[in-house]
Amino acid sequence: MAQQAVTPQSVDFSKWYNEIVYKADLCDQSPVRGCLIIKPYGYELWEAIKGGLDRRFKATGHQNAYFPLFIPESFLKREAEHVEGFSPELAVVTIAGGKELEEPLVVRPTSETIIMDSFKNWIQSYRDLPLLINQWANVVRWELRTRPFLRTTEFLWQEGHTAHATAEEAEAETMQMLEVYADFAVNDAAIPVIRGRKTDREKFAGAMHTYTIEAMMRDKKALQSGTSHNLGQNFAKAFDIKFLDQNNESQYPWTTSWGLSTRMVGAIVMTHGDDKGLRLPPKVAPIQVVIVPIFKTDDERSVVMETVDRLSKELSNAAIRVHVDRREGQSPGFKFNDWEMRGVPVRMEIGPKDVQNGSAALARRDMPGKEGKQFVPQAGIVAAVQDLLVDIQANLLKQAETLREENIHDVKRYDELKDVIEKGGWARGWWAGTGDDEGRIKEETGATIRCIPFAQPGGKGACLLTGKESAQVVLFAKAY
RNA sequence: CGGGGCGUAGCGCAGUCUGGUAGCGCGCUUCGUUCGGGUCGAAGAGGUCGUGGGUUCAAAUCCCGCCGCCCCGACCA
Repeated sequence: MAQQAVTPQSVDFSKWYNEIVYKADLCDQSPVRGCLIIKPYGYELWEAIKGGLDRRFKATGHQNAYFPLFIPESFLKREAEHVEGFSPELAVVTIAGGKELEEPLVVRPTSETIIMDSFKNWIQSYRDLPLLINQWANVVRWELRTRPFLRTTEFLWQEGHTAHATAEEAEAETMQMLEVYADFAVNDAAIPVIRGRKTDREKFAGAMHTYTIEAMMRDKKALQSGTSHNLGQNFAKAFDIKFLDQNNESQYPWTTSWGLSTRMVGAIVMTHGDDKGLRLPPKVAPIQVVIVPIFKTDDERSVVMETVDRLSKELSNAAIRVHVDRREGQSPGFKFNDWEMRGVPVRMEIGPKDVQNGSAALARRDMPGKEGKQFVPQAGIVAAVQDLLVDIQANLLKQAETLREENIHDVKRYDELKDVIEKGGWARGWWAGTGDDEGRIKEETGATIRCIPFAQPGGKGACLLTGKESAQVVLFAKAY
């Protein structure tokens, strides 16, 4: 159960994060190095994320399927860049059933290869395209340094895999799914994101292009929150997937893949959380309204609970996720703090005075103390709560947008970039450097190019590092 | 993989230097009290001191090995 104070963000953000994920009851430490136990409250948050995404995937014509956890080692090796990118972090099964396996099995770090192997069988004709598949799964990447939700050895995600008849269609799919992620992030998770393309240095192993949504956490570091890859014909060729087009000519299809993981839970925590705990956007909050009953005597208890039960039912009938805190050992004050730690957007207090006055106290998590507390009539409680939830959702997004706008700075020269990065912020500037130049900047400042934003100012400018004329601006930031 | 730190009750720690029958705070259980912003009190439960060996009359404590975890650096959703 949540308890006591947490290290303030201003003192040590990293420590704040590490404490809060446990205190808010999202997760537990695992006996296995680098792995994470996701507790019911944290898993409900993930389920809300899943729900929001899955609905959007279906709406854009995708179907869910499931492929094996184990992948023959040889599959990984078929695409040169892919195997090079992943081999350092693979877990490999060499013994099973008490015997050494003839061919080792890799625990999937991602499923392109095993899915392409199926696509080879499923795709014969242009009539089989586009093929639009998604899977919800766990994957394993043997990470050296891990953090709850942000980077763990095993994590949950979805991975979409599609195949198309033309390069244009594949590119459109890649962009569409990035837009789906952005729409979810902004409208459900209340996380403003910047859409853009990764540089070659940062792109997915085996991809032609990688697109990303980048979000700013409250410590001003960047978090890649979802990615979408245009794989070109790389995997189709490596797996010999071919189809006959309308002219009866054999063609390689164009494939894409896109993923979003439990890292999104960390993104929500770090985008909205404050020193009192989580602040969950209503659309993804497992509990949207918690009711804390207040009474002294048994007589008071029975009338208070009667009102509590009635209001609770009204709210849940209106599809509001409501929870009544019936615990008896704890004082109301304790419960207030406890639910604030868990980030419940709205707290309703019902006491003897409310029973008498036909009122209810509503406190909103996004505004501290008295400022966020109001008394409303019990009649019309559903509408009042609904309005409040909408307002909180919008306010969290606005606060995150404000923070981000205040901390993105345009820079013209390298020393300006260094200054911005050192103070904590994102640096945006013209760029014509090479991959090696990026590497040098990372070494010297810790910052990397997060993306080449789709939203470009237009025109041309002098590269902040080389001075060469460039037509694109990029975003530099320290990242998780 | 390199550098540093730590393994003692569910959690956080003291005890280790100087060997002598294991302690504190929080949490937990029961009872009472309190209840509109983290109530208070009483009585309880709970530990192979990470692990294997060695020294000793006696080891959480000294010696050797092993395992695990955390932090800091190079790689990553």
